[in-house]
Amino acid sequence: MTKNRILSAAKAVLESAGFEGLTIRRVAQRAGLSPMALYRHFKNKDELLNALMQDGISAWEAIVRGIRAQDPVKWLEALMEAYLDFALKQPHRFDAAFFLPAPAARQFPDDFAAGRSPAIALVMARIDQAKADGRFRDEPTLGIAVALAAYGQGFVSMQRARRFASDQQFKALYHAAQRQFLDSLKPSGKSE
Amino acid sequence: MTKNRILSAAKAVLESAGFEGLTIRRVAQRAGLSPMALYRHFKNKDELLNALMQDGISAWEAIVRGIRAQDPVKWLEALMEAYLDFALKQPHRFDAAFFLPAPAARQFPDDFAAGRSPAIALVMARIDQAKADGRFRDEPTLGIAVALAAYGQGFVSMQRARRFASDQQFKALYHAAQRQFLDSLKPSGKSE
DNA sequence: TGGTCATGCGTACACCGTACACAAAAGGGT
DNA sequence: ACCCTTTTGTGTACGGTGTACGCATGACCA
Repeated sequence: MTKNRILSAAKAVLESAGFEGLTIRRVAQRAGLSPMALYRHFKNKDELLNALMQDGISAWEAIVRGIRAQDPVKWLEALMEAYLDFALKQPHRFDAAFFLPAPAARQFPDDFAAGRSPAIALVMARIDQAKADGRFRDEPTLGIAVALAAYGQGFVSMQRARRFASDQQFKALYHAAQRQFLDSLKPSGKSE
Repeated sequence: MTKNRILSAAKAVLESAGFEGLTIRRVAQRAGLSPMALYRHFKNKDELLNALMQDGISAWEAIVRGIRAQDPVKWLEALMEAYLDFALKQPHRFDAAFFLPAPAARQFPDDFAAGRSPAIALVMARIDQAKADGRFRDEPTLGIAVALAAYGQGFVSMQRARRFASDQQFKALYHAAQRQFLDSLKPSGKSE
């Protein structure tokens, strides 16, 4: 389908030129179409961006599904590592997934609580598991999941805004916060 | 100075039209100048945005300096409340302060650790105080400060990306995370 | 064959940031 | 008072953007 060709072209342009360089004309050329042809398949640029967001989210969900760790806490550690990796290795795709305004649905807490976001559902399942195993305190699962998401998004947002002197500093502080966060979920006074 | 008049015009345009509507032509008109006159005072649009960032940061620092709570933990609670308020009541100014890419300096950890950011310096002083009073565990102060910043920025970033169904949900989850975060800093097994 | 509908294209418009050349004004030294 | 230099403002123009509109082309079905 032509629509998919356009989407592939858009992904390619985004990857090579970023959001600044993502223009209708450029995408059209890459897809071998005239600029206006694109509008037969997407109502406007926002709708194209929307499709890119969906693509980014799918990519992220595939990553989350691919995490193999058995232990729930280790799984969550791997999750945060994968998140960092996604943000640094595929920055534009990451931004499409996490920073573009959602048009509808995909909103906390309802849609996520209802399992409409597979990735969050997986995360919440692991949190529940850790709680059942006595590894986490009995905080609300959704609250933990949201806090985790905010943590990650906050760090990346600060990195995007050039708030860290280097990627090394960014990673170091991210990891420190990750450790502190997961530790804080343990039952009082307990350590492994 | 004309430069200040332009800056005021830019702030007014930003407030009423957002970043989307912030154009050179519009700012110039608001300042009673021709568009090109503006370039005598700012090298380009980025430099103007930079000035807006500085303005937003100053506003935030004034807010932080205005927090009156004595108790360091209560002070930090008030800080997070003020942060939320700033983000919701002056969204564009907030975004200028926290989301625009920093051009240089103003970067973790060096510039903040060196006291080059008054707001963070104040925050770190309160964290140190809480640690000295035995109210916080002995985690690295800078790490706590960065985590706090990331937390807030993450929540606001998610709200900007329309990840919350409503401002009520946003506030509720923000407050829950805030409580959980501050609790997690207490010495093991202790509660007030 | 003819008619209908989806798809693509060329042109055009309003807007954007800003380079360039020029005009006006504002000091400053004699 | 004069001239000269530097600063400040302006008008025009260029290449870029998203996209409205009308027309051409093709596919498909009666």
